[in-house]
Parts: sequence; C-alpha cells; structure tokens
Amino acid sequence: MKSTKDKKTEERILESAKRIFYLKGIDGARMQEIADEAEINKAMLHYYFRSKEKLFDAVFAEAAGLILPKVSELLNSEMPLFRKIEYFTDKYITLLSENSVIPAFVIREMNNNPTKFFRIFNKYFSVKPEIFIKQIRKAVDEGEIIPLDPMQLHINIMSLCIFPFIARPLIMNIFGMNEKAFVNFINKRKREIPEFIINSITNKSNKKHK
Amino acid sequence: MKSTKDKKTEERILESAKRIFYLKGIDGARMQEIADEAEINKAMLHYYFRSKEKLFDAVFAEAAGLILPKVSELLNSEMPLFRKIEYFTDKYITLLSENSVIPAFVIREMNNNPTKFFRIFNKYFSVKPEIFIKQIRKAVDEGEIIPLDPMQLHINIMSLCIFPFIARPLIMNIFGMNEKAFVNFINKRKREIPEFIINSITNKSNKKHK
DNA sequence: GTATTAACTAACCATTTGGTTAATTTCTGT
DNA sequence: ACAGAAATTAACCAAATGGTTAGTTAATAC
Repeated sequence: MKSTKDKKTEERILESAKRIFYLKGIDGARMQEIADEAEINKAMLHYYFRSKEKLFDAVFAEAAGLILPKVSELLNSEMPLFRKIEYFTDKYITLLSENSVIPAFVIREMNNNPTKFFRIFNKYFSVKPEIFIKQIRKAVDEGEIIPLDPMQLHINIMSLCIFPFIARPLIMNIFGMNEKAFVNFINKRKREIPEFIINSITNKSNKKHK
Repeated sequence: MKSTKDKKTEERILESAKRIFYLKGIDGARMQEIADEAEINKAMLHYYFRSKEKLFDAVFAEAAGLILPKVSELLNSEMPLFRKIEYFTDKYITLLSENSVIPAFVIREMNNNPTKFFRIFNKYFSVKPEIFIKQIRKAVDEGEIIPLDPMQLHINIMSLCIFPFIARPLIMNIFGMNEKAFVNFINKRKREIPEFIINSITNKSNKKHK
C-alpha cells in the first residue's frame, strides 16, 4: 500500500465524509472538500463509494445505525415507568452528547428528503413506539400517573432531550455560554428533565381509581 | 408593465424564493427553480436582488422579522407567570402553525452558518431573555413554584413548543399521522404543554418560604 | 410624439462540481 | 520473480449553476 498513514483509505474517506456531511449537509458538502480532508485523490471517493449520494447514504446509515437501535432498546427496556424515564433521559442525553452534531444533521436531512430518510430510517428503527405508549397508558389506568395522552408525553420527553442539541448555537448565544458551559448545562439536564417530567405526571393524591 | 399577472415581479420573486429556500435551504435551492416558480426570467432575480445570497438574506430577514419580534413581545409581556406560560404557549404555537416550515428552515440555516445567522438574528431579537428569567426566579423566591433553574425551565418551554415542528415528518411517520391528525395533535398541545409545565413546577405544599 | 428610464428577455459566460478515464504504482498469490 | 488484481493519480469531461450582457419592450416625463 502507498499511504504512510495508518488507517485504510476507505475508512478515512468515511470519516472525512462524516465530518463534512454532518456539518454542511449533502447539499452544502463538496466531494473535493471531503477528499482534501481525507488527504486523498477525489477519484478515490468514487472508487470506493461510486457517487456522492452513495457516500452520503453510507454516512447517513452509520449515523442512524449508531443512534436508532439504542433508542429503540432504551424505549423498549422493561423497567418501571419512572425509573425508565430517568434511565432513558440519562442514557439518551449521554449518547447525544457523544454525537452532538448528529441531531441537527438528521433533522436537516429528514426535512430535506423525507422519502430517502424513511427508507433508511425504517431499516434501523423497526421497533415501534407501541410498547412505551402502552406502558404509559397502563400507568395512567392504574393511577400511577395522572390522566394524559401517552403520545403527548412521549413526544414531550423526546423534545426535552433532543431540542437543546439542535438549537445549540441559539442557546449558547442567548445565554452567553461557551463550550464548557453548554456541556455543563446539558449534563444538568440529565437529572433536571426526569425530575421535571415526573413532577408533572405524578399523581399527588395517591388514590388509585380502578 | 408587461406582466399580465396581478402581483409585482419583485414580490412574486420573494414569494417563490421563500417557498424554495424554506423547503430546500440556501444550498439546495436553485436560482433557476425560483425563477421558474415565479414564472419570470432568471435575470430578474439578479435585477431585483443582485445575488443568490442577497435574495436569501431577504427571505431570511423576513422570516426572522416575522417570528422573532413576536416571541420577544410574548416573552416580555407583563403577566403572572402561569398565565404567561399559558398565553405564550398558545400564541407561539399558533404563530408556528401559521408558518410551520420556518422552524426547520431557521434551525437548518442557523446550524449551517451561525455567523450570518446571528448577524441577522441580533437585528430582530434585541430583547434578551433576562426579563422572563427574572420573572421565573422571582416566582421561585416567593415560593409560587418549586426551586428550579430558570434557564432550564425557559428552554423546556421552548423545546416543547418548537420541537414537534422540526421533527414533524418523524412524528407523523412514527405515529402514523396524516396532515390533519398532525394539526390536531399540535392544537392539543396548546393546552397540554402549559398543563404539563405548570403541573411540574407548581408548589403543591403551599407554604411560602420567605 | 419623443426622449429617458425602468422592466424584461434571450443568449451567453466562467466557474464549479460530480463523475470518468487511462495510465501508473503497489500488493498479493504462486 | 512475475503475472494479475487492487489501489491510486492526474488529467479530463459534461452538466449544472450563479451571474452577466446587450438588446428590446413598456412605462413615464415633458
């Protein structure tokens, strides 16, 4: 092999592609830029991935494959509701912190090209939300939590976890945070969010109505 | 004037540009496409707006000018906290419903080019969040609500309102909604969100500690 | 009516961009 | 060592794209 660098070309391409695509999206990304970043000839991109779209798909699939199965797993784990909300929030925010540009990337591409998005998405996210929804409904029925629409609660949880990552520049700007302050802010949320949610849905008058 | 159409060319360009830019972002949009949609010659785009970027700026500024002042106004309105949360949520969601593609658009462009974003943003969003933050802090101090970080609460409110618009295709897909069901879902949130929040932050043991 | 300006068009241009090709180098198995 | 395969490169290509220009038509002023 020619390259003096340790990693294989294909892997280096994918890594550069990830960085560029995550940051600029498929429309904003340039094949030349990806090649430059990987320090290889542009033709190599096509040699390994045939086209820009295929390369993008590989990147996208990797992002999806990294996040979605874990979300599914968290959502379907067998756990009492409150503990699950705490567990989910903590683990999910940790996961997003470790991949903090992915949410904005996914949201952008989803809105850009929903058709393609769901083709890939459904491949990794076979698990449906019914289990969690059912669990919430059961908790309502048993009077463990106040009456509410399980779907709304589910989406509330997701909103609270994901939104700050998507709106990160805005939040940092408005509240005058630097990188460190933002990380700190996010870490606090791991505990704040479940507290916020559980506070809201707890049935204070502990009478079970059934 | 030549055109048989009622509206002036400049306005028609802006409207087409809005539709295209909102949907595809600055990178995904094509000047030719905007011209086609407006049913005018591509040169007219440059005649009226000089460049793609200037045209985009006009669109972006209009979107910002449409949303941001109203948000500022809502956030700074003088109202008791609970009523304000209810009022804000209702009015803000209504506003976003009427401009339902703007959130995803703004988020995309913000993450694409934060520098430019905040140049325009700060022009329209001069009002800072301090007033609302202070109001929350006061409510905490007076024992009206439980102890909490005002910033976290503020961001929770925003998350709950905005996120569903950004993640709309996802939500519709996962929960099998059609257009109508989604509108319905959003409308319900106008009441669900403030209830959710107020439930969470209300001091149930009504002893004021001061 | 005529001159001047504004609005508009078609054709054109330079650059960028994704993609290809033909030739060369490096690897690998024997 | 050597043949064939895999990896790599530089140069090239066609299409797309933002932008321009020179000329035309329509409106406005006088």
